Amino acid sequence: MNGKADILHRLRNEILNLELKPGTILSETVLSERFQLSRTPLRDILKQLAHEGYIHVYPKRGNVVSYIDLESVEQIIYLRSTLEKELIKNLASQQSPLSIQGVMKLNEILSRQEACIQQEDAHAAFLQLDDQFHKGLFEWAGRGFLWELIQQSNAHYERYRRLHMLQKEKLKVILAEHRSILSCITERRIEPIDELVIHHLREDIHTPYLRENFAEYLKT
Amino acid sequence: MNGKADILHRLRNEILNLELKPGTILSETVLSERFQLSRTPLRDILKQLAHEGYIHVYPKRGNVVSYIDLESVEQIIYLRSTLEKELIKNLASQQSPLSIQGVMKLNEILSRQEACIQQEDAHAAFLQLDDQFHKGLFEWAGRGFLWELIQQSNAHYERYRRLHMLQKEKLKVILAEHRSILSCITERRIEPIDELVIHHLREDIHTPYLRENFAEYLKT
DNA sequence: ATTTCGAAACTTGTATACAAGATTGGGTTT
DNA sequence: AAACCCAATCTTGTATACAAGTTTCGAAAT
Repeated sequence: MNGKADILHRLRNEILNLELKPGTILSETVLSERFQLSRTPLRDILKQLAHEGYIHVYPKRGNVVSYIDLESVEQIIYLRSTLEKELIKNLASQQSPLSIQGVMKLNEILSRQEACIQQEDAHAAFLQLDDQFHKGLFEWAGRGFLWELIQQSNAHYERYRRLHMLQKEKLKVILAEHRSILSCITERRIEPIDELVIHHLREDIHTPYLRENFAEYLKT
Repeated sequence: MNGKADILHRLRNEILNLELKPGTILSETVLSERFQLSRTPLRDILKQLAHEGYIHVYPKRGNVVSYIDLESVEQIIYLRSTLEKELIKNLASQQSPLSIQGVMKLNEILSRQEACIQQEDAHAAFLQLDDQFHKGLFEWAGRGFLWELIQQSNAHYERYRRLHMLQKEKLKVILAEHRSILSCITERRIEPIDELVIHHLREDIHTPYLRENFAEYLKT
């Protein structure tokens, strides 16, 4: 099946992978030939991608894969760190006993991240598990709705993160911080949470790593 | 001019006003006759409204004005209260001196809210100024981006708020709280902010006012 | 009276022709 | 050689015909 949803996912992934690099022109007619679909439904798909920030539409001129906007990345990181430190504190200070399933589910994810670190070439899998961990926290706190809301504006942050995480030594740090966060919840320690979450999400936004190595993908 | 943007705004407003009540069917053909525009661009508009939560699309069956989803309202209120208490604390604890313009702009808004309370029939104006005040806080803290992001998911919260604020005695309380928030910032008092913001945004979500008086507009 | 069936009349979804703005490139003018 | 202009050819935007589900409603069968 070559349904609209599949094509949308496919284009989204190609942009996230950088198979479609920032600046690439996405012409409706070219895409309609590629996917054997007429322009009308393809326009719907492009509208959606534009709404999520994956492409930029120049009226009557064309559609271009958007350049990574570090300003947007910083705003999303602020949003996420603010929200996550709040909801993690909510979990840790919750009166009723914590659900065993919640803890086990997150521990399972962390084990699989551990396994990824051993393997070569498990970067993509590690990042996917990273998302699952954070999504799990949102859902555990009853805030899955807000996770989904943030995902709708993730085109810049997600590409930033993938490039940023190419620095391999970071993976171990991330995993360790995940363990710390989870232990804060289970052991009801509120006090370290703010610093922990801020360090986990905000630490590296200021490093010049991206500007030095991937300037051609960045919005000027 | 009957551009697409105008029609979008118009439909959005009619839904927010409850001129178009939850459950109303929005047929593409009917709308295309009303606005003298063909179905293709109208579909774009409906897609946008659907994305923002104003309408619900039943595939191959039709488009219906969405019922107010109190769950979505609660989630947005949690998001806003969490974010706003953080960014207001950021403003209040900022090292550099506060910009005079920022303070004056917000004070001007509060004066106009004061004026609205005197008049009859200035409900709509009061609510608009309420938005301007909160938007002003976001922008002052350098977070206008996040304000706009939240606005994209405001279909339920905005209708909730308009109905909720019909309780007239609330307006004075709101204005007083706005003044308190602003004074916390200018006088650098961090400590009361959390409670103040939570009270301001979350206080009334639990009251049964809407369920009793406007059950026919609510999602079941 | 009740159920069942099916055609007609709806709905949105897709393909395609045409409109109209934007760009490009070559030939003319200066 | 440089500037200009206009036509050809891109692009997206719009209108419309047609496809394909869904519902409705009445007639026929039980």
